[in-house]
Amino acid sequence: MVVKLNRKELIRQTAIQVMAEYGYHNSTTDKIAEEAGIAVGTIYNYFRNKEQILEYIFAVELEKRQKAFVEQQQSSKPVLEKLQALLELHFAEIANNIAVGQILVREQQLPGKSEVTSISDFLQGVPQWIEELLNTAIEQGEICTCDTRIIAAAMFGAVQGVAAKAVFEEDKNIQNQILQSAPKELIHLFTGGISLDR
Amino acid sequence: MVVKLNRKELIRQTAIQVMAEYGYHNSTTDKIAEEAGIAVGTIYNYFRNKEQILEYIFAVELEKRQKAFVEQQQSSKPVLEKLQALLELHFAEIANNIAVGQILVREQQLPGKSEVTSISDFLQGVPQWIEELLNTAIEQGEICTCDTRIIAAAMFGAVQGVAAKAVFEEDKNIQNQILQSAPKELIHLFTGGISLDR
Amino acid sequence: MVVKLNRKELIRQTAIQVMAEYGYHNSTTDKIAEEAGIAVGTIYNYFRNKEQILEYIFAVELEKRQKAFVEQQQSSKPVLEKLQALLELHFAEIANNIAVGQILVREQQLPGKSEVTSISDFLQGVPQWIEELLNTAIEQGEICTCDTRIIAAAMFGAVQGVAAKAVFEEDKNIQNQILQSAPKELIHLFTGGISLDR
Amino acid sequence: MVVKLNRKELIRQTAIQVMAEYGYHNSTTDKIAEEAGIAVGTIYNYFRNKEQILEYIFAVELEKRQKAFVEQQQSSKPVLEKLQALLELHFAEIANNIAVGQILVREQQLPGKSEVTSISDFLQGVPQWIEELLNTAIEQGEICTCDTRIIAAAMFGAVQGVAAKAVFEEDKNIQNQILQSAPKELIHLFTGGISLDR
DNA sequence: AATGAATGAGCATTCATTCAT
DNA sequence: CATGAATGAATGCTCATTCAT
Repeated sequence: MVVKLNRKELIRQTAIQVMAEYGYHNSTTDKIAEEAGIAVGTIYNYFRNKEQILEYIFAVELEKRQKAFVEQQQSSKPVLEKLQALLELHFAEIANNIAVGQILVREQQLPGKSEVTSISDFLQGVPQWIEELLNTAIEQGEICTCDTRIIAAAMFGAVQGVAAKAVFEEDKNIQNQILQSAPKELIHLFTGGISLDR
Repeated sequence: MVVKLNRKELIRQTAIQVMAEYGYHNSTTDKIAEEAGIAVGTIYNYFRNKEQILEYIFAVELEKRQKAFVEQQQSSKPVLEKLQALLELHFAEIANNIAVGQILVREQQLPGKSEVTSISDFLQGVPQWIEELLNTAIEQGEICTCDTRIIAAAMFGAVQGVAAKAVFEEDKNIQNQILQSAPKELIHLFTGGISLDR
Repeated sequence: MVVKLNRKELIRQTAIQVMAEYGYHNSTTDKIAEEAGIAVGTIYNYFRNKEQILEYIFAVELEKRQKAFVEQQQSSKPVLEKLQALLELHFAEIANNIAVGQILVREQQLPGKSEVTSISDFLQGVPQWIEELLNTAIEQGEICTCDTRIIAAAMFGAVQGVAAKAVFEEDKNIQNQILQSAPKELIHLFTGGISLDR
Repeated sequence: MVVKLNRKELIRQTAIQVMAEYGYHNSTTDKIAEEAGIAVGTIYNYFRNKEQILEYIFAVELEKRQKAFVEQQQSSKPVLEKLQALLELHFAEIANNIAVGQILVREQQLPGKSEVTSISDFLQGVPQWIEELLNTAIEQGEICTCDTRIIAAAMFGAVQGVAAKAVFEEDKNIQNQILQSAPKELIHLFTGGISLDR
């Protein structure tokens, strides 16, 4: 079954491939249009400018995670299980589209001080969800008290670090292995650290 | 006492400020020259091209860490203490120059597939040092066995995450606080995780 | 009747004027664009780079001569008549566009060791045509044997020399006179030299 | 015996090599200085600017020819013998320094409309000497009447053409052969043309 | 005279964006 | 909506020339 993509979706998916390969700054609108088999002008019927394409890419990914986050928040699981569920979703999504993972991991550079909000939403918002989760966990006596602001930043960074390790791994087998074991390894690290005496 | 900087050092320090503010891609050689109070051409007496300035910035920072890493490796401390010493150096350096921290944290994007080796040395090499430390620690029975490849990537990411949190924190007090407590918090997380029952 | 030139042709003709006036190296793409009444960027929609404009100028002129050369080769005239026909075409073309003549005569300097093939095709290829003609003529007993390699080079140089004399002559009347009599004078020189006793 | 060159001569000879290899426009003063083993600044103690180096190169070559021309003029030889003597000198000089030949042949492009007089002296003056010789020859009944202006331009061009053929010939044996036979071949061509019935 | 670091005007080229068709 | 030729501001880099030492 061939799914006919609407134009905006076609552009998003093409841009992901192109930007993953060349990076945002080395990706031209001409290249994206060419790869998508459309005219440059068409891009501008769906996006105000090049930046907004990246914005949209992040927005879509962010929304997936947000939806999952809200779902998890509504459940009554222990916090760490919620976190694990989110990590599983995250790495599954990346496994499903390595290119999008490369973008999430590399395009830290907010282009200018512009209207690209979903990138900063991602880079700053996601840690805040984690912080929120951690605070709840502390309240509920699930975890020890700690500087949740820092720990949340560390956890987010750790996730990004493992994702980066995976998406830039050239050996596809190793890549898959990392992506599969990442959630458990991370939860393990977060939970009990690496000490012998746990 | 005014320290007369040699040109290359002047350019490096100016570029750090400019690139931290605008990002590598939005920093022009003209802007760097202007800020440094020199002519554009002078930059090219010391750097082959713009990319090489960023390369040099990373190289200098990398060397500081490498020197510290080698020193620590030669000592007989427990691995986790070595790691803590390195984190302390890292965050102290960042505290000393926030701008350089912003660059280390944001410029993940290797410009092109070019000769910028010290950026990839930093992004790939540093995790390998950590991996090396972890492997030694496992051999010496200091920590539990784990997938050091993944855990090293996670740790490096965590450090970058906390650094990012700090360097983009606008409140200088909070920033300092994060930078000061970062090493201990991270070691704490790495060591015992966040579980209650540690 | 205003002939609407397509862009590539417009650029070629404008570049001929500009390069004839300033020389290739002192002609800027900005100047060419300005004179053509288009934007610089437009040039690059039709030419890969500045060099390729010159390349194209030579290619067009070369093709005219080549076409004529092939036509002449197919006829059964004596070689010297073929040569004269070619000279007549050549000088008529120059008379028709002095600027192009200036370029053909002055831009001996292949810009770099680059892809500019039609310049060397012109500077090396045309003498080879002449050599070919001479060899045929010798075979057919039309002319005496001689070192055709050298004589061809000399003849090509002589043509270039007379063309140079004409195109840089400021007096338009004299210029026209030279261009008109050039073919016959050259053929005369080539045929019988300047001796009294011919 | 090592001849210690004075600075100006050193620069001239180095510039000949560099400009022959890269062409005037692609030869940098830095490169010339480096090859000469001196500082860039030193060049400017002997030449007002880069252009003046080329000017001087032509001036030196021009003077050699001029001296020979004057000498020949003072003799009572038939004009064609004078011409042959001059051609022999010319090609001998080129054989002696191929690089200088390449420059004489390629740098037709007067850099700007500047003070470089010896290039135009060479390109316009030498044909005038020839014209002068031809006029004398006609007066003395040595040669037939002809448009000496055109024939002189043609002869000069022929000489340049053969020189070009020689100096860009890669096979050194062929090169030498051309340079040796050039004067006679040219005189032969000029005298009797290439007709059978001479 | 010799040096060579510093200069900065100058230029080729790119590429996001527009808009007439 | 789709197109893609045209645009031109922006920018990295070069290199002839200067001048303090």
